[in-house]
Amino acid sequence: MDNHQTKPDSVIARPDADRADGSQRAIRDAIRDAIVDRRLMPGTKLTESDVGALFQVSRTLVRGALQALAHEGLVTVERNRGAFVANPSPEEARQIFATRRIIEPGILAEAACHITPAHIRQLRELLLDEGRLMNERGQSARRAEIKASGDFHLHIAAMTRNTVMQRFMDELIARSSLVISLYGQSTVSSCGHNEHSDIVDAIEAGQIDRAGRLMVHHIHHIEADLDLRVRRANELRDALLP
Amino acid sequence: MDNHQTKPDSVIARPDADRADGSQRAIRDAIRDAIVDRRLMPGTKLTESDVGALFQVSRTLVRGALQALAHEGLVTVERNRGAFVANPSPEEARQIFATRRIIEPGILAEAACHITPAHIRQLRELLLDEGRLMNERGQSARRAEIKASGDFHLHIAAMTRNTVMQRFMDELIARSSLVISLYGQSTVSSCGHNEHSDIVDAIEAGQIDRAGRLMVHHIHHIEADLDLRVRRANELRDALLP
DNA sequence: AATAACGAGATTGTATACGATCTGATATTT
DNA sequence: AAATATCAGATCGTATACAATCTCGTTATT
Repeated sequence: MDNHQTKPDSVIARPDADRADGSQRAIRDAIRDAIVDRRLMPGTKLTESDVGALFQVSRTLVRGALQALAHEGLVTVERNRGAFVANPSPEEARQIFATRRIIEPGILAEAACHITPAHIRQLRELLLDEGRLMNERGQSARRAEIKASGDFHLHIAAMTRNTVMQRFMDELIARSSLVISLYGQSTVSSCGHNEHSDIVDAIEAGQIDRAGRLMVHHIHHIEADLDLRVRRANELRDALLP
Repeated sequence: MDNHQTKPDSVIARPDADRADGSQRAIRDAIRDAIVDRRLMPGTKLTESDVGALFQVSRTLVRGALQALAHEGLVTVERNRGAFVANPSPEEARQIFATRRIIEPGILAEAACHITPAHIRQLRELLLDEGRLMNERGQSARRAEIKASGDFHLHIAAMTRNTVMQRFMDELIARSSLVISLYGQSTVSSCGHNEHSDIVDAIEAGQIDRAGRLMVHHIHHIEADLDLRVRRANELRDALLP
């Protein structure tokens, strides 16, 4: 059995994550993880009563969680119709990767200022995990691979020690995962790993500009591996109704 | 009388802004505007009942609006204590501007691809308004000036036609306005206008790299004009209590 | 007099209630 | 038979209710 369940917490513990409460946050994180992990297909209706029954809470908390996820772009809410797992359009997918190409090289440069050998070691360990997952087969390994791939980018963002930037990246990586699981062609997916490795090499060698260029190319390759020409079937409703 | 009230809508009408409803959105926008306009001082308690009474709605909608604002970083919510107008620390202020220095040159480059003479004209008009406000005196003119200065950056972001990026910039500009009103020294503030003009000149001349460098310097200057050494008095509570 | 304990009022957290809107199926009409 | 009208069930939007927690002034204690 291939049970690679990644922990529901973020790569770097968020400053407000240690706070008490947790009921609404728990629901939000659970749904987010389910979306990013493809356990909830895009377009799936998220009925408040159902989710509430599942978590044994009232609709009040569920609504809060869904609104928060809508703010992150992982959920779409339509007035008087309810909340659905987001179904990003090809155009939206392009914008997400365009945004990443704009900010990730800058993040790299900023991270380079604060980087230590321990950080490099940390990244290398991540790459090892990624490599292991790549050689495995199965749905679960695929999910874990997508998540691990995103974690690489999040770890670099965390090195900037800039929590504002980190929040943006959290959102971008989560939405990227959603897009990849929507438009990704199951055939190719392993090209990313070597590129990650090359980026770490460049960072370690102090060649920040080169690392930035590699990063831009890498993000380009991720996008190129998608099939953004066709829309998925469950967008039919959106496509036909104005 | 110097009544420069800018419209509560954003620079570019958001795609979801035309949707119906509006009650919760209206509250959120009203509070956001009040915060950015300095009509609500940082640290001010936002009691749900009071806000609800003000808008003649129940606490339910107010809570939703406050949670959304918390997500944007303009409001801080403490469990069992309530919501307060955010009181960004100097460190947070630095992170906000660091983030802007990372992404705004990229935005400029991206915007340059889609730019038209009409856009340039639009920016020049904005600069004229800015100049008018700069020469006026009074609290209201100051507010309008801060807002107009932010609008310049938002307009450039809007030219990218990238709504993901636009949302990030919306948040960054709003938080910047809050920071400026908190830590800004009332003496200097007029230097920004000429820099805006220089940036437009560089864009028009097709010198995108130069425009990007000017933008980075400009953001640096904005940050340099702040006094981030001391914390404001109304942070006393936060400073003393753990 | 300083400090600790207490309690009333205020405020938040969550659940529930109820009217409004949507959805899908059945009945009705042409 | 096709298209429209109608209606019940489900779901959402908002208000209200009640318990848990906090705030802060008052009182009791050392």
